Amino acid sequence: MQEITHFVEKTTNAIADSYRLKILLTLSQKGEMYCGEVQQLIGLSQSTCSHHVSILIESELVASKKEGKFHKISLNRENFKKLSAFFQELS
Amino acid sequence: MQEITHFVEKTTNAIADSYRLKILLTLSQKGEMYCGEVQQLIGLSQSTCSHHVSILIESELVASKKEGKFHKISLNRENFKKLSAFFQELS
DNA sequence: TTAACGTATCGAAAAGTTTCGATGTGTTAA
DNA sequence: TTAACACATCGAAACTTTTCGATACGTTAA
Repeated sequence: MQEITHFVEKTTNAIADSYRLKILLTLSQKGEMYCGEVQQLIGLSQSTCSHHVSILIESELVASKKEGKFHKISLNRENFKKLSAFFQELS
Repeated sequence: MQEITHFVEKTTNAIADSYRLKILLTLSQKGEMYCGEVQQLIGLSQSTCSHHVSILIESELVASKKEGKFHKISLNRENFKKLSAFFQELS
């Protein structure tokens, strides 16, 4: 119980921002993105994009894989399933 | 699309706080609560509890009904269903 | 009608978040 | 080996959220 509430708190906090939600929705469509594309998408500075991406990674809603000098990110769909199930229980 | 992302942003923001999540989970178990019971539950000042409850009400995850001088709150389970469905799409 | 009670609102302090430009780190292409 | 590139980290400014005590508002019991 402790564990799931911590998970929900961390993930909802990560989702509750219009830029980060936009990143998640775009990842859902495109499957994966490089951090540079995130910058194109949300139109903020590089350091701010990096900050938003790192919040998504720390929340474990997004996974990142290093490919040389690029970092490719993608959705961790298992954790969306977990979130969906949690809210289903409340419904 | 615009509408659902606004809904998700507003609701996840409301959920992303340990006190408010505790209120939601307790409402799920008990069905309903008076605001005074919320104060007992989370152990913060009356004005702070009122603030947290009003964020939950504004997010429409919680409904409130006036009963004389009491305010009874309960979950708006339809909106949890909506949230659950949204995350299922991402999973 | 007044006192007491439950809740909301206000104003301010403290804490947390978002954003940026500058700089650091690791990788690759020349 | 160096220059250029992708991304991370730092420090600071601006903004937002959380929290409180004080006070206001609406309801009910005396």
